[in-house]
Amino acid sequence: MPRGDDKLSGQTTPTINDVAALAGVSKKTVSRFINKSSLMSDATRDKVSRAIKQLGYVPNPQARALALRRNFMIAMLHDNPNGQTVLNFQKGVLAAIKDSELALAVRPVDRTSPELLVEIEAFLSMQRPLGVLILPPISERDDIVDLCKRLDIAYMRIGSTALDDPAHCVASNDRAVVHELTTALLAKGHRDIGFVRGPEGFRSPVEREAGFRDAFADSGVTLDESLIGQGNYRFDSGLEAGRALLGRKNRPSAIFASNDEMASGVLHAAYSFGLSVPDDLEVVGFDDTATASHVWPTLTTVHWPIEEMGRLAAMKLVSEFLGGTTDEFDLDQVVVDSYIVERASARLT
Amino acid sequence: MPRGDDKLSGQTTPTINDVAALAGVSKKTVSRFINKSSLMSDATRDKVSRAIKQLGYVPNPQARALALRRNFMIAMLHDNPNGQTVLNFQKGVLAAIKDSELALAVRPVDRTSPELLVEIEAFLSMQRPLGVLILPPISERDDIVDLCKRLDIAYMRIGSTALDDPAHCVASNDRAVVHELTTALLAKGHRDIGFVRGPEGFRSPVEREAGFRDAFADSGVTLDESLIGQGNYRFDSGLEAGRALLGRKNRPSAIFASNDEMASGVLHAAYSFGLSVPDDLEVVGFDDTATASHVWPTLTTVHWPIEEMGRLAAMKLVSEFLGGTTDEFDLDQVVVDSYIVERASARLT
DNA sequence: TTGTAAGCGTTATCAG
DNA sequence: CTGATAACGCTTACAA
Repeated sequence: MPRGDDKLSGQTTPTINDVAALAGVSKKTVSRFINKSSLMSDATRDKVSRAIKQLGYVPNPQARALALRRNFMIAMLHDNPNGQTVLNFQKGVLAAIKDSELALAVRPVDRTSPELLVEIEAFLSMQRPLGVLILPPISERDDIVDLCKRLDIAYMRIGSTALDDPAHCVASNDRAVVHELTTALLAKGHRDIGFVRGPEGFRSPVEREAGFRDAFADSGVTLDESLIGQGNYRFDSGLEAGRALLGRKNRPSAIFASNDEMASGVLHAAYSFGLSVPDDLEVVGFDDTATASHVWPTLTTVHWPIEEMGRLAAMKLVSEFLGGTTDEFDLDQVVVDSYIVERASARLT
Repeated sequence: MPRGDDKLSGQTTPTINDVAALAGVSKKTVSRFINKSSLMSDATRDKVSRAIKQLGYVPNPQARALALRRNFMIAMLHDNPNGQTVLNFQKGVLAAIKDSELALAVRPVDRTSPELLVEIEAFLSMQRPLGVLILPPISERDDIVDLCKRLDIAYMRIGSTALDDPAHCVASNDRAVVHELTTALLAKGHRDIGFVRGPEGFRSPVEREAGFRDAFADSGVTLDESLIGQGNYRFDSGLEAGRALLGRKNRPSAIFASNDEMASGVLHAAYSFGLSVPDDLEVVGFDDTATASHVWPTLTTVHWPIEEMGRLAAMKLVSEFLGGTTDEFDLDQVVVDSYIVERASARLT
């Protein structure tokens, strides 16, 4: 019983040998067809193609993996506190590889672990994925990227700004869109706008804050530094920063929280002060996760195109392995635009 | 250059042959050690173990996959509209396989697609995972399970009630805990309690509604059928059902929404009627997703132990491949208990 | 343009 | 209990 016989039906899964025999060519020729080699006569190509169709042959990824020293999967590496973000990104990636033979392996890591690099190396050299998608914030770490290079594994870094050359990153334009939203608040007449910053040590909080400051500078309005509070992207930190800002004598008339979860905390802070949103206070967030439309009032926020970024990143990463279908999109595209979503917590018009 | 030489360092990744040579045994013996065969003398076992440690040898999963016709990964099959649920489950699974050599492949499917089974078969026979974790609601489908059996792939069904024999399922006790929570509302004096049902055609909504009805029956209170509204587990349906219930002449004094997202919709409905929660209306949900603590007021709900279920399911699924570490938990455990989480939207004491 | 032979790194068979 | 030998299904030299 040499090959993968099907227990119940007695059918045998066709292998490259069966195809070769039926087409009357060598297995190497079939292999060439599978790998889309250009060195084939149209006649043979046709014969092989017909035989494959007739047998319903599907190349065995495990065998290819062994021969090619490369598994037919892509990996998602992340240490992201926000589940919704990871999930939305994952959705985009899966959409991109839906019709391919690729699998998606998800690998959460702990960025605070001293074993981080060792663990990632173990994972990568074990699974040997075709490529790795690295999510923020660990996408900012050069040591992880160096590891990928050393292991000769393709990688794609995701970030709030371009973190690498166009072949290796996908980014959103956080700074520009925060600038836009802040400018809209200023144009409405707000002068005392609070800002809740994200965690220190990462890039996206820096970008978002920079956009906020840019808007003040460009509008010629002086920014009151004491209205900038520190958060860490979690709900509780938004609640706390919101309480601090709203407890001041001259409380702000609007608060920009640099993500939705903190914005949701700010809403709770407003309630605890008996303030009505948006009448007494306008609140805006960033991300447009499910939270944004489930809080009361619904949150005016920035749609962070994380799903679309996942799709683009996966496309770029695997394009070389899927030759052909790459025409639909631009391999050099790096930035996926964010946009403002106006809901109830702040009216912009 | 026969083997996997490391480009930069010139080091060579050790293979089973290197181990065999160093230990002075045949590769088959090393293979026996790797596969934890009991047919080995302690002396050889020791020699091999030492050689492996010395070389830092790690078996190549691709080669094993080819020989064993089985990939070293487990797959998660789902068509779940709730991202948070999928993600929490995933967290549990990853915790279970964290220290193993296994990868987790995520596979969302479309249960409404006529190609569903074909697609799943293509995926499974391609990737040949060690096992499949099937999430609700598709875990209820026997055709998918039959497919797994035919392909000889281990499976584990997740559900709101035991869907299979103990070796093949993990379940929560939705009916019992809804009974408990409803009883608590009745004990507080509520008589007109609205209920927002989940989508038709699935098991968990049936279980949750049954628990609700049980409580009325056991408490000897007559249930007003017109207070039972239909939802579909989405926010909007909760909003709509909530509006319908609250627009009645004799509006309910409490509403049990069968998941948090719909409960959140009910809260919005209450606001739109100018009702204050929990003073004018008490609201409870089910799931205890992040939403529950981010809405205002925070939601009294049932903690659905989806993460723990993921952990248990993965443990049970892979226990046979990871011999040894299985002592810590009970392989026959099926039910993971849910429990009530009291927050602000309903006070139970 | 095509085919032959020799791997890829592991496990199964079956004899010792 | 151990080991030679032949798979597993595909790809990469290297010829032809």
